[in-house]
Amino acid sequence: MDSAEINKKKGKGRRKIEIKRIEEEQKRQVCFSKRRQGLFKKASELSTLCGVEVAVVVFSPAGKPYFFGQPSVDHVLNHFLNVVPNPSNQDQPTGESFWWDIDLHSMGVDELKQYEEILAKQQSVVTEAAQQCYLQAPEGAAMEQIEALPYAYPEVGEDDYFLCWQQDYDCLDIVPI
Amino acid sequence: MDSAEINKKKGKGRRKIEIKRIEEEQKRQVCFSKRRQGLFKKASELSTLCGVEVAVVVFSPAGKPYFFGQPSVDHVLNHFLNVVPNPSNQDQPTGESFWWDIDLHSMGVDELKQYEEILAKQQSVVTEAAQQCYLQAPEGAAMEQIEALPYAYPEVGEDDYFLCWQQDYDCLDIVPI
DNA sequence: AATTCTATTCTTAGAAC
DNA sequence: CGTTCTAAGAATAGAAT
Repeated sequence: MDSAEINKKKGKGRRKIEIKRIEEEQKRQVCFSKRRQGLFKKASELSTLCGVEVAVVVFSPAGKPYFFGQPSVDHVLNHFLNVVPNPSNQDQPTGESFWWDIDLHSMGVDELKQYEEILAKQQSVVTEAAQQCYLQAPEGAAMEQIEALPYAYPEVGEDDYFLCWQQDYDCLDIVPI
Repeated sequence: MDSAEINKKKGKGRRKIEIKRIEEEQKRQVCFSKRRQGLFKKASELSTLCGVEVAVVVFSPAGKPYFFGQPSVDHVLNHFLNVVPNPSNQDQPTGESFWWDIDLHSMGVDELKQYEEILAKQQSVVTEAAQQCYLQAPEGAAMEQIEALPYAYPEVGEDDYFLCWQQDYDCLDIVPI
């Protein structure tokens, strides 16, 4: 009996699995570990091959965040500037005054830690806004497909779009213009 | 000659490729389209199989955003609250006053569109912070591996961590506590 | 820009450490 | 938690639509 046969008897080799929640904790953990790596690798390859920016955030079952991102790192602080709308300018009719004028150098550990929480929450915002898009973007075209495919319509594929508060649904949405 | 042989002559079938930027535009576009779908599918499967939150953001070469996210959508607006530090409370010594008290209902299209840009920029923030972590987390352990593997150490794998301004490097970093 | 077809390459389930 | 081994299963390059 050669090694291939032995391995076969031992049960090695990939088995087809259904894409649904893995209930056994140990098994789920191993799967998470492997597939998270696979996802990051795919993201990295996409970024390198096509020269595009990619960000992936995964929260483990324990809430532990795993990140992957690829634009080259230049000056992160610049990205903190002119990002958040300034409420003290609300009197002014223009909606163009955005800012994020925070001095990271002067912040203590506690404040910096809160910034870390901000990032995590911002991720949730984007994640859920995207999910909202995923649910509402199809324009009623193929709701059956949405139910059939867990990842159907995950994209914002319109030429232009904007964030919009959908009063009918009491939720935020990304809709094409 | 059977169809398999014909296909072989035609050049069908996957070829091994080097993971580096694809220069031919047409080819790169096709690769982007296919691999983006693959990435979203992998993200979806990871989320379903392991019951975890996953967010993926890809900016196409033209700057068009493609999103995928999977926590179930509840109330996105809640995630906008208590997220950003309030500068008008800077006098107060506590660093705990965070807010994001913006009334989306009262905003016009232009302002909402700016919000859309905020989300995109926030993505860059997380992306680059994560990248910073990727570059600095290894604690000098295996810099060779980082150079060898394009996706080495993409994770924030410590038990706890915080955002920190690294004066020596003049950049933001995520470091374990 | 997205899809189809298919041979080939790549990923990963299961078992064990 | 992470990794290793290996074969079965899945993803995809290239060409064409």
